[in-house]
Amino acid sequence: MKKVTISDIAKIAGVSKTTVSMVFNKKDESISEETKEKIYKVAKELNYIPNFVAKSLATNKSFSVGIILPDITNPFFSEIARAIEDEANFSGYNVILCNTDNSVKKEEEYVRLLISKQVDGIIFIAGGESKKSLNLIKDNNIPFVLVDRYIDGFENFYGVFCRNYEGVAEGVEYLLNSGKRRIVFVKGPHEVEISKQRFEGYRDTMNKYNLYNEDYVFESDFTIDGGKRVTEEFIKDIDKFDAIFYSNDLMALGGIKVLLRSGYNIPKDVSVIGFDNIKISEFIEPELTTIAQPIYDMGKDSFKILLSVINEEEDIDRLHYYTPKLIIRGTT
Amino acid sequence: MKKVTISDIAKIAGVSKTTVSMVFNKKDESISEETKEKIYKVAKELNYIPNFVAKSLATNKSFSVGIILPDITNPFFSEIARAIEDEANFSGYNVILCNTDNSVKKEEEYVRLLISKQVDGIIFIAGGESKKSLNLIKDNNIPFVLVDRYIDGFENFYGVFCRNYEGVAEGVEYLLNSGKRRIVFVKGPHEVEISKQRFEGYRDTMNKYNLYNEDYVFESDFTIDGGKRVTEEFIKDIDKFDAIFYSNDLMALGGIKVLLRSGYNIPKDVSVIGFDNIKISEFIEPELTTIAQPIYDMGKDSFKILLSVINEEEDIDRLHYYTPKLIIRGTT
DNA sequence: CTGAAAGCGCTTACAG
DNA sequence: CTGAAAGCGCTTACAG
Repeated sequence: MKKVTISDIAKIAGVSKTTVSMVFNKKDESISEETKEKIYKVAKELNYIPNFVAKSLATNKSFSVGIILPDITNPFFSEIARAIEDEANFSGYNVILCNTDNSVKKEEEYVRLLISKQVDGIIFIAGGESKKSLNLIKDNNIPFVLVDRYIDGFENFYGVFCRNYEGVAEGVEYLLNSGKRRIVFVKGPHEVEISKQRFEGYRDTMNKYNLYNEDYVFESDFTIDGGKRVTEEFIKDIDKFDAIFYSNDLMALGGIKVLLRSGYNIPKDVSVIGFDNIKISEFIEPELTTIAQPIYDMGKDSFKILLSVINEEEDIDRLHYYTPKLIIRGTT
Repeated sequence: MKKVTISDIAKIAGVSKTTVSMVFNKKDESISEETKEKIYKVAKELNYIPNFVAKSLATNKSFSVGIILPDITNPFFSEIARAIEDEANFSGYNVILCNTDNSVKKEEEYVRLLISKQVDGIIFIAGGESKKSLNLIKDNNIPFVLVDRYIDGFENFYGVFCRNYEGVAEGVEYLLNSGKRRIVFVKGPHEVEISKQRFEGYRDTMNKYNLYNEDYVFESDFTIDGGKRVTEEFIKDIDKFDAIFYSNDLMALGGIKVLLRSGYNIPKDVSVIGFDNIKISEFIEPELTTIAQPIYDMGKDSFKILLSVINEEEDIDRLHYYTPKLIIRGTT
């Protein structure tokens, strides 16, 4: 029951470890067909499974990457993670999953762990002001790519982002064109960069038409519950509004729930618009109008970029920006 | 910029590698305070980060586990995965994520990969008749625990399951007590063991009251889309039904969508009941009545069990069965 | 066409 | 109280 190693194969096949290793690594141009066949035969007989840990130590390559994200339970992140894992697997890489709950402390712990495990790269979806973690990664020369949320001071590293400002602006224009004037905006948590960008898209567009009113702006978490709570609050505070722009779909879901319960008709009494286009948004009734990010593609590309950095390819585009697009559905 | 190793520390601190290793591994009862302090000081100065790959090779422990599941994008699995990762992280383990899309072939590839990477254990949510993969794991002496779906021939290994039969039976009894008679049942894919169990809970309960009618039974995938498609089908085929039992929540979501679109009032015209109690089920309108599994706990326990197997503890309960419970909400 | 030897960064009996 | 040496399972210049 002992694990079979390259030495066992070498011994039985009557060759050296070097030869066996060469064969398994396809550096076998100079090795006779006969020897090769013998080695493969013995390997099969013994059910040989190579030890990647030993290989990693010898080659300094682990074929593992880490993915650091706030919470895999959030459909936006699970879709990104799925895309990353698909692409990684396709390229022979494994993915180590790390949930941070937006805690900078947890991020740092995971970074240390991932470095210890000698990952070849890290995909990082920041939960806040994650500079310390990123510096750790950088100082250890680990390739990384930022996804979705960027971090001050790391604008010039690799990243995959969405034009949040433009996305929200487009949504607001659309609402205005539909005759809405009193548009509530629910911001995400202020520690996160994208919250700011999305808010500014709203503020500037409203200002353009002299309609901006600070009293219509609220802040909450990027969760269903966050959307519920904030909506419960503001529907008793402000007397009139004809549309609500939530900074992400999850919030919008929670908000819609509260609105329906409170007797609002959507979209007759109030229009609702979200951001992300997570899958569930088209399965609720009414279907959610939203600003769609190409979530799966963003995940996929983030791994592709990481891979080019790992492979030290030249002329890699450092920053990928996606333009989200408005998808009009039942809530507006 | 070269990586700093234990040898560097030893050299600078003027001690041997052995001593340094001892100190970092807390096998330091016999080492003088002075030496210890010196070593820690040097380690800090050099920003030493240990190399777990080397450690793994030496100790034959990787502190990584693999989690094999159909699709992380499915809220049921992402919640389980989250629980596992939380618990794993708490115990100093990392989690390698593997999406199989229910493909037995992908499962086997991942198993091989995980063995190569020397994982200490595997949590396996089977996508079908996964015997070959499980035998591979078993033959390589890797601890594993089955979650949610069990596999013929592996009943006596470690596992965390739900009493599917009883759960559905409870739901059906409840529908019958509410005066429903024509209860449609939507099965999951027949390759999956839990599909059968859930169906039998329905069939036997209906039979008990002489109400079982094969024409009311359909089969589809465990997805939103599966629920949509099957519902579109049967609402034109059967003329009268007063309740629908979907084998999971995702299907129910898709079904509800179609029903609402087709003008049915839920629950007035038709009651709907699901299975799982994924988070979203209480955020739709009307809220979904469902048979709740303790998803997070199941994930958590699966890792705990795995850990006891890894640590070769004695008297581990091999099989954990959870009794799901009916949660009555708006769709009934 | 193939092999001996050193090395990757750790741990761990064993010795003193 | 501490260290020299062997070993974990691979790879890889180098030599022949």
